[in-house]
Amino acid sequence: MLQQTPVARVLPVHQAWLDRWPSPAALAAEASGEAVRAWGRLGYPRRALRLHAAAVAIVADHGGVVPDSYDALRALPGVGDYTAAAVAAFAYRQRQVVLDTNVRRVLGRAVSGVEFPPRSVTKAERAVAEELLPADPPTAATWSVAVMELGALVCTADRPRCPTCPVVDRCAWHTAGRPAYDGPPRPVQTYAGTDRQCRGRLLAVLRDAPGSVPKSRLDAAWDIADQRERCLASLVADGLVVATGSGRYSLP
DNA sequence: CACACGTGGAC
DNA sequence: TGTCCAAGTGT
Repeated sequence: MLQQTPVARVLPVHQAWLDRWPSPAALAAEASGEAVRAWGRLGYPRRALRLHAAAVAIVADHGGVVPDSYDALRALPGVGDYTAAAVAAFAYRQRQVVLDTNVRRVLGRAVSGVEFPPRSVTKAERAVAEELLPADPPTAATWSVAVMELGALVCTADRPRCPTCPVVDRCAWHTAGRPAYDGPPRPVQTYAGTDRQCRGRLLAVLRDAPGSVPKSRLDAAWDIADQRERCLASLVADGLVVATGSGRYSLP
């Protein structure tokens, strides 16, 4: 849920989710559409589908227990490099290089002296993170969560709280006078009128309906017919929507 | 490697 | 008001 979504927005959904599905087996026993519905408006609903698929895989391949090896975690749907490392480190106290946007920003500033890290993870970043990671596994795990929290709470993207930072005296960026970011501009992420917005509107209709809906309900949710049809087809292809016959649609 | 993929709060 | 973007992943 936290992949590209602010913590504050995740918290209530996360709590309700665990109340309803306290184990991978509980989630795996549900229809995937229920996961999409419970996902609500967190965004990127394919994550809900992947989380459900991960629960199914955990039951099928790991006896219902979230695996503890990086490789097994990494093989689960929706679990990439960051999430596999984070679960192995935070849940199982392993020594893993956890490189999320917070850690990258902290190391970028403290070590490299730049306000923001590169667009994508570089080998140099990974080398710096590995170099700093303590050798002892549980100590490394604590280090990882600490650096991440430092980025989330103190070394924030905007308005960093340098006066309260425990490593301000050793921060290359602060020492250099907090120079402004001068790298390439980040591409603007348009949204209004995109397929993304159209898909979101269509899925919202199905999420808020108890069962299936006639296609006329979807037609009413987006004006541009060809875009609407393309998006509906892509939602079906993604497994987020199913055609139930007689021109009706529902969550899977 | 670039791009698609949702959403809503902050300024 | 429009712009930015937040504990990334898959293709």
